[in-house]
Amino acid sequence: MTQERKSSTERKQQIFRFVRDRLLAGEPPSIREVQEAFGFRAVQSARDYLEALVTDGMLEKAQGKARGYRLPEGGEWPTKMVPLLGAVQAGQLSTAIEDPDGFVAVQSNNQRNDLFALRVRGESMRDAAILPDDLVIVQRQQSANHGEIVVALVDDEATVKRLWRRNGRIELRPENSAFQAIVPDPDQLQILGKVIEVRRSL
Amino acid sequence: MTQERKSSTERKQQIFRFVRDRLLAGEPPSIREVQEAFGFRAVQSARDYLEALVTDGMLEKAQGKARGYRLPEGGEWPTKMVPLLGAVQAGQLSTAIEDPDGFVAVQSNNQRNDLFALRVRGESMRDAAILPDDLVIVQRQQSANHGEIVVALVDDEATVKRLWRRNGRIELRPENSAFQAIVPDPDQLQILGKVIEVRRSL
DNA sequence: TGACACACCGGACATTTGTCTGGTTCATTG
DNA sequence: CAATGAACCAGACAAATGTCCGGTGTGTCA
Repeated sequence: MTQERKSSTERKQQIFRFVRDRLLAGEPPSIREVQEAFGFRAVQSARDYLEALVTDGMLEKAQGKARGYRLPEGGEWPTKMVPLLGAVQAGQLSTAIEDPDGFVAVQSNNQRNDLFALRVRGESMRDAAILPDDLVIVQRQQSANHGEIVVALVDDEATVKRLWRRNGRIELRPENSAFQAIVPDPDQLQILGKVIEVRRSL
Repeated sequence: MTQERKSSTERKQQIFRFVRDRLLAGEPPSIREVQEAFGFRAVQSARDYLEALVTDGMLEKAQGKARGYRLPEGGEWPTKMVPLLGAVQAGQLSTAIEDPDGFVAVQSNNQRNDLFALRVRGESMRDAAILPDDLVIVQRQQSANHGEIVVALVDDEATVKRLWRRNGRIELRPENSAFQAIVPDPDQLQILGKVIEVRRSL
């Protein structure tokens, strides 16, 4: 009694999807788990497929280690978890990041560990399609270019505005005619970072 | 010669963060990897900390299995990868999901495997703060309630609109005064799902 | 029809990893 | 100071997992 014989390429796809889904769920499978999932009577059968997938470049593996199969980087899954901050106050950013309110999954080509997420308060960016309770993903940086949307510290509280350079000064512009632009003292202005993504749950 | 003695709670935090970051990166650490990362001379030292974290409820573990430590579910990390679809045509949804254009990390309390992502085309939902090239996360379902934003199949192409019930008929309303509402034949209307999240990269 | 490739099986062995039992060092405290 | 507890160490064993070698059945094709 032996396992139903199937075309290699078809089952290869199935196995790839199985491993992929496990990896995306953060639970790398062992070879024997793949074996069991597909009803193989021999470990080697599963292993053959996995090695074939590695040869094809659809998987990578860490030699010798247990549960060592991985999705190749580069592909497009540099997914990392990013801390969701509640209130941020002056100078507290680093410590706020150590003990976040939660985590948000973000895909970014950004290498360093300088992303965080923040919940938007207020209507001041409505016309830029950013609403209250939206989540913004922010890349930490001290400065930003004209026209970029930034998170800045105003009156000891983090706010989202569009940065505008005019006459050598920096303005923080809301995107809502009911609000006024903020023109902070240059040496008072503290930029926490640049908004690289906006999210809204419905 | 022995490892520097440190207060338990402080190191416990450090170890938790180490494990957490590894898990969030999809690479569950083995006990010995924790040991090495913290310079313990004995496996047991690392194990003690990990078990303590489990007792504290900060970690969970799969008994017996290799690399079995996990972040507790309930916390808030039901993160799953969701297929990003390109063009969807009538009846092709299931097959389109099998071979997606990519994957998007989504956090949702949704159990089933019925989420997908779609890129928004056109300006018709601008006033709902949904812009062209935004990404919408969609929960598959055949119907929806009055006022919900849905993805529906119109002229064999997927579009995002707000669903409106009026006089026993269903309208698909754009959220932009430059566009007209669509009033499809009831038996022609095909709803693919409900939009549960909107994302925009800047 | 015999050589060959393919898909799969079976079992053994090696390494990694989890588990356990007890010991050492050092600060605290009654 | 003895007792105690905390933090850590040492080494062994066992289970999970990765690796390897050869074998079986079935279809293809020269």
